[in-house]
Order: sequence, then C-alpha cells, then structure tokens
Amino acid sequence: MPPSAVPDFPQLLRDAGLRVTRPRLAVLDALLELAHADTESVIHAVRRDLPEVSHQAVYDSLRTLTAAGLARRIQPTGSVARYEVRVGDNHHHLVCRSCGAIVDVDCAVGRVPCLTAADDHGYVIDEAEVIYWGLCPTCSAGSEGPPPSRTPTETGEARRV
Amino acid sequence: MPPSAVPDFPQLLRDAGLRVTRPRLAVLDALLELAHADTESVIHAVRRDLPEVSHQAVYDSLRTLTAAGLARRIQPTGSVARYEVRVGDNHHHLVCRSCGAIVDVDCAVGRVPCLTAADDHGYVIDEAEVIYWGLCPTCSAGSEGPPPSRTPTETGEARRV
DNA sequence: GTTGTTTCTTGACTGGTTCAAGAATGGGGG
DNA sequence: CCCCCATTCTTGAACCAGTCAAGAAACAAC
Repeated sequence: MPPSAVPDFPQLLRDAGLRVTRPRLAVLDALLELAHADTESVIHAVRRDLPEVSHQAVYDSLRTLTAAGLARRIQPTGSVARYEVRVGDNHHHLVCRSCGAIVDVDCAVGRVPCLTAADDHGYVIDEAEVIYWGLCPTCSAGSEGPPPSRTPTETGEARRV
Repeated sequence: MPPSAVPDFPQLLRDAGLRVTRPRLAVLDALLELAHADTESVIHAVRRDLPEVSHQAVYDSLRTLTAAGLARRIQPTGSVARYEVRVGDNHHHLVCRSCGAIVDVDCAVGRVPCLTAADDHGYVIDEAEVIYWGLCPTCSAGSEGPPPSRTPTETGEARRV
C-alpha cells in the first residue's frame, strides 16, 4: 500500500460486492480518523457528515464491513466492541488495564508472529490475535490513582506472566 | 504443581487474603470441572452443590477470584465472558469462529511467546494474551452448515492473515 | 460465645446490541 | 435516462449480560 494514500473506499466496497452507500463511506472515514473507536464514537463522527443516520445503520455498516474484511472488530475483555479499518499489516494491540487506552504494536517476530500454534487441535487457523496488557505511561506514573478517563477495565494488580 | 493433584482451594483463598466461603469454593470447583465456562454455566454448576446461591454471588466470586489471580477471565470478540482456573502455565486459546468452541493451546515458542512487543510505547506490559481464530474440526468438515450448538460468533469467511 | 466486617440475597436497573416492519435508496436492465 | 427490485436505512421496541443498592447472613478473630 502506498504510504499515506487515502484509500478508495467506494472501490473497496464494490470489490467486496457491497453497495456504496453514504453511511458506509462515512463509517469508513470515521474508522480511518478515530482508530480503535467504539460504536458510540463512530456514530458521533458519522453524524458530523450525515446528521440523520440512525445508530442502527452504523451497527449494520460495522457488521457488514467487518464481515467483508474491510474493518476489524476487537473487544478486549471488559470493553465494548471497538473497530478499526483493516490495513494490510498484521499488527496487534496494547491495552491499558487502568484507563483502557489502546495503541497498535507491530508483530513481535517478523511479519507473521505466533501464527503457528504448538498444537492446532485439528482447527483450521486463519488468524492469531495478540493483546498485550499493561499500564500506559500516564497510569503507571501516578501509581494507582490518576482519574481514568474511561471505565476502569476490571482493574487488578499487575500479574507476572 | 504435582500432576493431576486436586488444588487446595481453601488454602489458596487464604493465601490470597480472601475469606473461605462455600460459594467461592463451589465456583472454583465449577471452573475446574467446566473449562472456559460462561457465567451462566458456572451458576448452573454451582447450584448443583448449593441450590440457593444467587447469580450475584457468582458474579461477585468470579470478579474477586479474577482480581486475586486465582481465576482468569477471557472474552473472545462476540462472546460473553468466560472463566478458567488460573494454572501455572501460560497457555493460550483457540476459538472456532462458527460454533465458539474453545480449546487450550500451549505457548507457540517455548514458554513465553510473543511476550515482548516490538515497541512497548512506554507501557508496563504484564501479560500477552493470544487468541487463535479458525474453524474447529466439526465445523470445517461440514463446510458452512452443521448446526452450531452455541450462538455463532459473528460468522464470517475465513480470512488470510 | 460475641462482635465487626465481609459476603451473600433480593430485586431493580442500566446500556450496548439486536430484532422487526416498513420506507428509502442504489444500481443494473430496458 | 428512467424503472424496478433487492438491499439498505429509519423508527421504535425489546433483549440480556452485567451492575447497583440495601439489608440479612456468614465468616473469622478475640
């Protein structure tokens, strides 16, 4: 993918066999802008362009885009569903136990990391999802108590792995 | 840990500074028996021993045990919360996209897999959680349609990684 | 045994997500 | 360029895992 090129969303939708609708384009724009947005954030962003879209349209679009592989849905334990546009690289996520902030991290080992499980139990594996848990710089600095901007996600003491 | 030894749950609770109550012991027994049980399954299992426990007691116990590190909570995207007793090894999970079945897999690479992120972004990382997604033998055999025993977790075509 | 704190019971409630019926819209064929 | 039909969106209600709150019961130290 050319660096910092704006994706041709209408074409991507057509390639996936989906209709090109304004809600879907607005949702894709919102995902591109927001990074790890929950559904509510997406709804708000979409309504800046299209004030009249229903929340249901956003839910439907997110589901359709996810099923088509244009978006990716993640849901760290204790969090609501979050979405991101699916870019070509296989990156993973780093989640703060205290404030829930999420950042992307590249694969630890080359391009395809722990993809091969030690024993596949007969499963046909198509994806390895990795979530690193810890404390973000802000939360680990003021140990314990800096006011979380989000609902603390099952706050617990950090455990050794 | 001695192989196939029954854990001394009362002692484990005391060591964690928790009171030894019958609901908690029953929850631990249920987790040991069930493996990746959702809350409803735990409630049913617990009520075989203690018919009168409230669902709230189970929720509280699961939260407390998780916070104390005696249990582990996982929540694959699209699924409800599931719990397992926390054993010493650092294993991961293999989830069927179609029927939601979950099995354990050992670490891919030695004992600590992709634990070290390529860039920690200043986070203090304490755990790496790996979920492999795919189709279980049953679901991949009858391609598409064998009646899922559970709610299909956001069924989508298998994607390449 | 007594006492004080933690935990459990009961019952109501929340909020993210889904369901359902009908209106609107996108896009290929005429 | 317009028509038509399947797909998609709007509206409004419902669902359900999980949480909150107040009082009763149980655990554990003395």
